[in-house]
Amino acid sequence: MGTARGHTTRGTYRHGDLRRALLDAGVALARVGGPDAVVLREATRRAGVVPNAAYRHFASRRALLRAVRAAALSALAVAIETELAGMRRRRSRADFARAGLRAVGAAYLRFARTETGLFRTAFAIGAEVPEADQAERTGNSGLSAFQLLGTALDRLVETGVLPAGRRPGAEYLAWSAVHGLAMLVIDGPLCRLAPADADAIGERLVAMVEKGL
Amino acid sequence: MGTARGHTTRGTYRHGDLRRALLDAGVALARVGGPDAVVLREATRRAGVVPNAAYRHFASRRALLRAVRAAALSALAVAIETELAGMRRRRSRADFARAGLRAVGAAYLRFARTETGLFRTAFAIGAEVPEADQAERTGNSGLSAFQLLGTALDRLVETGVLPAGRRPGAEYLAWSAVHGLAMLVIDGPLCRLAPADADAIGERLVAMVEKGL
DNA sequence: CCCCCATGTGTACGGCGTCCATTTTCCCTT
DNA sequence: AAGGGAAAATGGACGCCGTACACATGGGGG
Repeated sequence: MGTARGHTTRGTYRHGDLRRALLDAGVALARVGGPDAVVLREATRRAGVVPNAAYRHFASRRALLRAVRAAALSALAVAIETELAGMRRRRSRADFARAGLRAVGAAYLRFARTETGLFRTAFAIGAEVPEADQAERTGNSGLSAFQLLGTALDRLVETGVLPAGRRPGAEYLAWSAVHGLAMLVIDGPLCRLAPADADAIGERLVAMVEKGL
Repeated sequence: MGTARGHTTRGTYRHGDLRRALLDAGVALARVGGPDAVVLREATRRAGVVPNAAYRHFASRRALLRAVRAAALSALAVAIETELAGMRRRRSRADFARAGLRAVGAAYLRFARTETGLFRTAFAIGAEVPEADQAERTGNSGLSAFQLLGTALDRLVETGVLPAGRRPGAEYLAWSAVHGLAMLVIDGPLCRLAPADADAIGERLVAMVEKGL
């Protein structure tokens, strides 16, 4: 009946890794219902523990939410990395770089559509957002989604597709564009758009970024 | 001692226009704390009424939130209209049209930064968003913010700044770009950006939209 | 004039986040 | 090996929230 790490009996007290269990439960909740669904009591219930036990590992509900948010951000980065890794070879390095940018955009959009709860949790946290006290361990993936986009743009510069020099700032433009589209597709004026149409807009958006730098 | 409409004594029963009072209270709450701060009980408290009274006018807390959201959306539209109305004359009609697009973008960004609570409430409602059952009366402003952007783009086409024909879709691109930037400035990776820097990015973004259509 | 029904009140329930005191169990020290 | 201290979890309580149901009220149409 070993549920978690080690030789303990798991009955009461000494859970094994409650922090992880709570985080996992929180992520599961966020997947289904977005940030508002990350309810401390429910997370503890799923971890098979009394509500207050959570306070040994998270200072508050918001602290748990922050951890879940970090996990969601990491999941997005993984999705992008996976898409990037699955890319087919191209004729030229320039084409490959172009495809890289498209891959990032496509993965971003797909994540927003298929993992809406996590996407909503990753962004749009709460009102008073200055919670990023000290770099909140990402832990899982090495690169953040934002960094991934940056390197995709770097490759476009390296291969001469994009003129150099304007990089600091270009990633903000690209990110804004794709993020905005994702938000609008999820619950904005475009929320009734068919996935195919959204992709079409995404395609034009990428083209716009390539041209307009 | 007449608090509201008419000759009633206002003591108990017959409030005057409770629905409006609740909505105003809700908007006030949203301004300060975003969507999560729109708390039914607090709204009724501010309206000087018992919690359940709200249920005569809103089916649930979420219904109240939807109404507040509509008001926030309308406030955004008003902000854009005001900016548009305050524009100085230009040499050519084409310049005027260009300035119009910039005005829309600038007003959007400024609204997001100065009325963050309302902005957050306007978008990013909740998880299961299909609440737009039947066109939810906007009531206040005639045009929506989205329509305003559309007409700004139309003027660019009319004056020949933008090639015609690609209009259906172009507003999505423009909207995505500015909306994404707003989100990122508010609580994304760019949330530590100085307002001036954000404006600079906005400027480049508009230029990008003009070029890339 | 009187009755009706829209509007607001009262009471109540369960769920939530969080505080405080208490118990249990691991493991480190003597 | 015995024991003690701290970490981890429990137990109970409080106030706030959304919401359901029954009840009171009083203004306006018959």
